[in-house]
Amino acid sequence: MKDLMQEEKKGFVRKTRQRELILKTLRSTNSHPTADWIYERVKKEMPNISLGTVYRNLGTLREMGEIMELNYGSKFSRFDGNPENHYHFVCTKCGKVMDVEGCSVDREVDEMVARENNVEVFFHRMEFYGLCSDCKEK
Amino acid sequence: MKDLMQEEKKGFVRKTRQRELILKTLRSTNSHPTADWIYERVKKEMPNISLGTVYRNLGTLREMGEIMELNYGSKFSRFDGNPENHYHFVCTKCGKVMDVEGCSVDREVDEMVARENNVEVFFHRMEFYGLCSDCKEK
DNA sequence: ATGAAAAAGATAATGATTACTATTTTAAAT
DNA sequence: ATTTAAAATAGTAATCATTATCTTTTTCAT
Repeated sequence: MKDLMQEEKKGFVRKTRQRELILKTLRSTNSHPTADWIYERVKKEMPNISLGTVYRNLGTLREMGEIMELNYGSKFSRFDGNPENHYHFVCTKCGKVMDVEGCSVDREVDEMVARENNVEVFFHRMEFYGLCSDCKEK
Repeated sequence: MKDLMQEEKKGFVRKTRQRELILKTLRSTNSHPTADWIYERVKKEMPNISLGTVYRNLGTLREMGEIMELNYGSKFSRFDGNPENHYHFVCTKCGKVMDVEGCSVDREVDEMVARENNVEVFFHRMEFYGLCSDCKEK
């Protein structure tokens, strides 16, 4: 019987070795890597994996809420294995992306924005731009 | 004499009809348009303008601090004719980008982040994600 | 007005991401 | 354990926003 299950998003997500390796790899770094970086890394352990598979699974993992996709500067996406919402710092010189410490997410800001702009707010993001510790030395 | 002027960025920026029209067009809307939207709009007044010229000038205007380039969702850039730093709301359903009212930029947050993370902060950005007034009706 | 530098216009190239397709794998039902 | 249909993979081609290239035109200081 075509029942309730059919109401789900798009069928059903199966567990695969590829996706598990991709997630493990992304979770093992805090460098906010690109899809290509992950591909190169994962290929060492699973040489036949396809770049398309990496992209497809990063998309799936994002939809599952397991990871975040970041778009600073438009050229290409970066991925963050930490799905909890947190802020980022982007170095305008070397392009490095880091997690920001010591800045708490203020949930009531969302409510204020929702009220003032007649919208519904799910979450917000915040990025700080400047020179990272390495680049500001020079 | 090759003098101080040579120290400048990249020579010297000349005034062109094309760039002025592009800036005027961008300043005349608050819809945060894409490069292609601007191109189509500008073409009505200057039919021979090239898409490359639009991109080149949007880049120049950004470097001049006259406009902002926004990258939410990675697919393509949007441009904002308001160069003063302000926050944005992105509708996760229809993709519309709006300015956020009633949320003041807290400059001391930058200082805190700089202190806690040993970086230099020039500015920050903030984006709220959710449903716009149109989309939340349905 | 003149000339060198800068920008435009037209078009090709780039490159990250997505789409396509035949084959393989997963996992539920037998 | 075997079967089977759906889902995912590998490999490759296609997409498309953005850049680069190159020749001609325009700008602007002299």
